[in-house]
Amino acid sequence: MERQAELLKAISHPVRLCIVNGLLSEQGCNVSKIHGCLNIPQSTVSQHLAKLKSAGVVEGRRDGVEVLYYVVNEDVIKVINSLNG
Amino acid sequence: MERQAELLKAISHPVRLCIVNGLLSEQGCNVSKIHGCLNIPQSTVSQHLAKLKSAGVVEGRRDGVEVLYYVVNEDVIKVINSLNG
DNA sequence: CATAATTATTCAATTATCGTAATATATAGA
DNA sequence: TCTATATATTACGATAATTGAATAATTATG
Repeated sequence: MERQAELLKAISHPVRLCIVNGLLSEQGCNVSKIHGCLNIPQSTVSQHLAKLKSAGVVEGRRDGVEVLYYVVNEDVIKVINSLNG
Repeated sequence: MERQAELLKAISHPVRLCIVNGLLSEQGCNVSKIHGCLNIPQSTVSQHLAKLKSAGVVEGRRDGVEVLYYVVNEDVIKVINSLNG
């Protein structure tokens, strides 16, 4: 239950929820793209991604200069789907 | 999306998630019962309930001296079910 | 090696959240 | 009205979250 609360907390911020939604609709998004989409500073995006990562919501794979992020948590996917479907 | 984030935030606290789970498994719970179950101060319970209420997650109906709380938000129910089912 | 592009980290300031104690309010019954 | 029970509100200190600017780190390329 603590674990579930932690997961929900990680995605209960407008920017992070938006990021996760975006990552789900377009697998493997890099930071610049998110930065461009949301029109917020790059460091802010990186910090939100770091939070999602430390909560186990996303993982990043480096591809050259870029880092592609993916949603890796099944519970989060379920939650997002239950809200959108 | 802001709205969804607000809902998620409301239930992304261990105590509040526990309260909501409890309210779903036993419709119409009063504050004392929650207070007794969770073993935390009554004012803390009331404050968490107030937060859930202001986020539109629960509603309370007074029955004499007691106030019975119910989960009234469909999205929240979906989210909880997706996590537990 | 120098540079450009991408991403991560650090820092400081502001704001929000949490928990608890104390107090207030509301209701029922003697 | 007085009292007891149940719930709500307030106040406050401690801790955590958020943001943007500046800077650092990483990688590819000339």
